[in-house]
Amino acid sequence: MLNRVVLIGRLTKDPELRYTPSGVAVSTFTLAVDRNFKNSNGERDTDFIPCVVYRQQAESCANYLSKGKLASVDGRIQVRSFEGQDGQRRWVTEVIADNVQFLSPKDGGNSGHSSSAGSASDVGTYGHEVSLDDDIPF
Amino acid sequence: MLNRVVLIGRLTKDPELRYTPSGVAVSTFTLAVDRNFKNSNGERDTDFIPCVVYRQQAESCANYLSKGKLASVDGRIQVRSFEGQDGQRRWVTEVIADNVQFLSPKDGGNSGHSSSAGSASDVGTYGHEVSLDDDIPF
Amino acid sequence: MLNRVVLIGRLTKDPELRYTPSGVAVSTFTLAVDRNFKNSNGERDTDFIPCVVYRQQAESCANYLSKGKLASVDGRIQVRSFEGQDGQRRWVTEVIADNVQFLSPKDGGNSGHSSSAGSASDVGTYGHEVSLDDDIPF
Amino acid sequence: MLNRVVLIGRLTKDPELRYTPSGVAVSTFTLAVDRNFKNSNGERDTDFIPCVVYRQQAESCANYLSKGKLASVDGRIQVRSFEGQDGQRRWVTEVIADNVQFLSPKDGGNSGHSSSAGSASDVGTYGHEVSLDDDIPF
DNA sequence: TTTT
DNA sequence: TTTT
Repeated sequence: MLNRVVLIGRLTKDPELRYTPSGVAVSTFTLAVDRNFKNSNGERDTDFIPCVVYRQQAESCANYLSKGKLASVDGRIQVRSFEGQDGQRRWVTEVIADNVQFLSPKDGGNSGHSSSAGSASDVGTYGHEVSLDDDIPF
Repeated sequence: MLNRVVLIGRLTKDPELRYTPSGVAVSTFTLAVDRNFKNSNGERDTDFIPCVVYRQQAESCANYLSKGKLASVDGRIQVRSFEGQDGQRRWVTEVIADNVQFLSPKDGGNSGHSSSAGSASDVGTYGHEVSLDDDIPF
Repeated sequence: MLNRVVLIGRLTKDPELRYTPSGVAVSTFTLAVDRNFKNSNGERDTDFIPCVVYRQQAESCANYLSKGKLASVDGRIQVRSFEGQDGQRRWVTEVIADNVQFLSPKDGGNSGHSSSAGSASDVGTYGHEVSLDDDIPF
Repeated sequence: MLNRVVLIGRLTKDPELRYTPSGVAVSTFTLAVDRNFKNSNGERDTDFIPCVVYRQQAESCANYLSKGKLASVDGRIQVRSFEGQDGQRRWVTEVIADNVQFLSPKDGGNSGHSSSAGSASDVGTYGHEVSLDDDIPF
């Protein structure tokens, strides 16, 4: 079936980088995505959407993204259930990123020129490859 | 900013239809969306994703969708916060549909022919119009 | 950069299946996608959008899709330039599919029950893997 | 049916602004969208995708976008047929934008701070409203 | 007809 | 060159 998400927003904090027991890099961050219309009070609401990136792109995100930076995430919605501290079953919804793009110009020292945007998968060839031997929880 | 979602899945139950205090129709249902890959146990996991539709399309959904039917939802992710029964702040994530398509053939009596797919916005002209005078919570 | 397309429509003809010189399967078909609104004459226009699928999914499409069947395509827009018969440079725009879903129920003999929808990547594990050694033109 | 496109890329030239006979603003530009993987020569190909925006957003685009600027387009694929100069029927494929986002920081004089990204629909409330009385060719 |  |  089909499950596709595209977001553009700003990081609410620096990304967090962890590793799974088998050594796979996992980066998590929240995107603040402003709505394109105003609410009944004339304000523009914002959705705060948790995102998860794996492997090589996780490390690029940790290196090149930081609080306030603009990024796009192309991925899918994942709903995960977990045990709350009160023993109740609860759900988290996250966007699992296939591809992250860095949309803020790199702040090139104080000279300021050369401000191209980049990609979390620039280092490799194609960001979609999936190895099969590890403990990624999906 | 950008926030776009496209899902295809099956309804886990019949849609629920309510009305806001000012009389706007709201339909809610959950889509079961199978993942396109298998987990480490060789099974195909499923994401259960709550969806919300407003107005005319809400009524079409209530009329034409039911448990097990295949549908697509084109919309955006919305994260809403609410007070839990234990006084704790919690979050719900839903997909607010701009457009719902009915993908299961209409089961045309027992004759069985004429099985076209339909749309929640077939009744009107364009499903995107937004009236401004009411209490929709976004 | 980002380039994402999702379509749902009906095949205008049976898919065509070819092979590249190095033996990679390539399936092509056109999706008729009805617009969700009416034109100034009160008719619903249709966009006819050429789609291309590679590898294992190409063979599934050739096996399971046919004229009039409902399918979704998740992929990207590709613009290819070619020499016209009059020596002029011209452009073709196609959607290169990462994933194709079969949305028409399988017509199960004459008994008619068991009508689940399927996927062009059901055979394998994940439809995104890209081998590196061949002559796919992109 | 469903027809959704999301693109992020750079304008190859300044946008062009025209008006329909009935006075509706129409802006057109081409987005250069780099692919996320390299071709067999180790180069990153680019797709050049023509985009069309109507009404208020057309005027915002003409005011705030220019050659080389980064933008996202959320819309749908449209295939239009026309008579070639040799009398042959030919097709153009364009992306009709529902929403355009300006992703390059506004170059704020020479002081350089305050570099937020903006939207082609910032001026109004919601970029989707469709008036019904005019000659837009779709 | 192509952008960084 | 177009599908229900």
